[in-house]
Amino acid sequence: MYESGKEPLCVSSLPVSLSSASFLHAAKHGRRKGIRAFFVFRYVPSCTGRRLMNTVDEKLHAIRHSMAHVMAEAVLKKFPDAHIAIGPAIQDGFYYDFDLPRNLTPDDLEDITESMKEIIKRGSAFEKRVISRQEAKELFKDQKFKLELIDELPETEEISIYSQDGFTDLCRGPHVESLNKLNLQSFKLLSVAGAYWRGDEKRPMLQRIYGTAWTNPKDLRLHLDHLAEMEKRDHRRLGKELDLFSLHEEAGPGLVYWHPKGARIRHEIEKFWKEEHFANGYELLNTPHVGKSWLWETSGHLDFYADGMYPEMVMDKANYYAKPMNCPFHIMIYKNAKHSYRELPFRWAELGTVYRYEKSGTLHGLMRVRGFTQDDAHIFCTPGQVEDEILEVLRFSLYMLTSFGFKDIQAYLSTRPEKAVGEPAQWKLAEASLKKAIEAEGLDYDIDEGGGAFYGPKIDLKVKDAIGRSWQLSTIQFDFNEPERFDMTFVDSDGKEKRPYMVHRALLGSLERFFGVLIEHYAGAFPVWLAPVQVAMIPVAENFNAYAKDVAGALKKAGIRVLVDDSDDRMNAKIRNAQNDKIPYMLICGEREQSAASVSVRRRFEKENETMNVDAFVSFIKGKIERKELV
RNA sequence: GCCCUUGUAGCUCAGUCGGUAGAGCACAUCCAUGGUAAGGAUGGGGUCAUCGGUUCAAAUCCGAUCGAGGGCUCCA
Repeated sequence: MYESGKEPLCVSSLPVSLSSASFLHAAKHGRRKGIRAFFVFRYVPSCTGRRLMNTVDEKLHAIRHSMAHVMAEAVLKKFPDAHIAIGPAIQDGFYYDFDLPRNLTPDDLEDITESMKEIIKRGSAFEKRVISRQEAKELFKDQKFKLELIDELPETEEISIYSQDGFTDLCRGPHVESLNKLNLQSFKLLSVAGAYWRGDEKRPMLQRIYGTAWTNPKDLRLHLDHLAEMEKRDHRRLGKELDLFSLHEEAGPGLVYWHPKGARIRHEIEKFWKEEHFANGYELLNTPHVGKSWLWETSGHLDFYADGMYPEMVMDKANYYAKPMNCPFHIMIYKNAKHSYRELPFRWAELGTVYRYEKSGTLHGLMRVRGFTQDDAHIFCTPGQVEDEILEVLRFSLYMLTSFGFKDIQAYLSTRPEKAVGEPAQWKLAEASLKKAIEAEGLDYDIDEGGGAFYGPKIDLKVKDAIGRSWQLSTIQFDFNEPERFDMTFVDSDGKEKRPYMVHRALLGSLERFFGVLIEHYAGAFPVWLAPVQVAMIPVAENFNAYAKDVAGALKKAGIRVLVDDSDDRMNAKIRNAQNDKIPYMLICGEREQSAASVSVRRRFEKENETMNVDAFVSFIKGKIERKELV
């Protein structure tokens, strides 16, 4: 199985169609650093950028691009010898890359900000001028990066420059008409980071300053609040605070340790996952974690994916590899016997733990790790079964995602690239079935023409979380490569051996990453069915500890996860602790409750409480769990 | 991998000009027995990431290593 959004082949080799450029960008960057790419669609629900470009966006774009120029002017003022590179408007802001004599510090950003404000106050116009190539080269003779850009501009391209306040930049525009259009109070420089010239690691490393800019201070405020909210929800922070998981540098970066509370959540996820798979006609497999090189030579991984694999282990003169994917193992099971068309389809699923070498700089909490468990499955079927199988898989994916509280789902269909294995007719059937399934489910979707992997077309599903960020979770991918390489066959009704269709699919992606997404989606306050502790018993004083334990016993008997806070904290402190642990229900008990065999129910994040008798509470919470409600 | 930033108690962080460490939370013990977001006292806990260098003296200055964080062409 190829992990969501992570084909082993280099994505940059894929042809990019205009309509899908931003999507591909997201995919490409998702590969580099876990989460960032998934913010790309933040403010453009169920649609990619271009289509939504309206006047507001264009205006913002011009403001941000102009801000970048102003920043470049300010930087040049501070460092007259600086070489300036490029400074585009981006999602939510802008950046500019510089080659500077020394490294920038946060103090420099303040300086530059002040300097920018002065420049803006002067209110000069943005003036565009079209010049000849010769003039341009003369004008930028001291700016090596600009010269390089000029040299690369096609002959037919008009060369334009924009000037404001004495600063001139090679630029295609457009810009705001004058600095008066920029608001002093609605921009902020955010960070400085390294970036290669033209993103090429063989070229010089430049310093990039990121900033954000808006039309008015209120929007800036909203954006900064949003950033703060993201920080509050950061799964690495919450994972620590709630004692869910850890990573240990001394034991190996990128390898996840699930603590009791985290593992409890994982258990609930797995339990649900397994039950639903059985209910949906799947069988479960368990396969080894390592395999001899023969397996990976046959699958082709050692040819095209060796860089992503852990190095070999030598034993009995054979090379073994930790598995980066589960598919070859599932194929071994398939090939263990001869199969008739009557047996198909096979739907074989495994929570398969795989290991991949990810560059150290790309590791990121749970989102980007070196060992993870895929909720993998492979479907082997006849050509006639493809359509139903795909429809079924997509329906199942949506069911799973919505069960975890993701209601806003978008689909992305990627079709045949120029270089591809498999017969065109196969591709056609596969693509048609994917498209049909998406339409049958009434999903919003985008097509990335030619954006599929070389081995087959696919559907990726992205969900939006509680604060509007997109995360790619599910993927459904045809594979025309491996059945060929492993010479998989089935005997058809005409007695002839034929190639089965093979579909990889992951619904949640990887359990680690999915857990990270869940943490951020719920901000650590899991719905009651997933919460590691569902109920905290809070006796108001030591005298009522025994009653609290009685009630807890009854709850445990009903299968509810409950703890009794019999510490010598005061009740207020116990409430606070339970609240901070984001436990869905607090049951406070004292004299009143004890004498009435009841509990005072306080819901997480709510002040009001209601009194119920114990039996009533049990059926109440069981209903919540059954319906997968928040609290 | 590369660039920048960074690594002090379980966690969050102070630590001035180099003079062998401090707070809050957490933890332990004791007092207090409390009605819907922190009761009080006392105490234990650190080879200042690791290795090396400079110095009479290094958490502090320098170098290397290992982590972690922010980034690494949304085309001038």
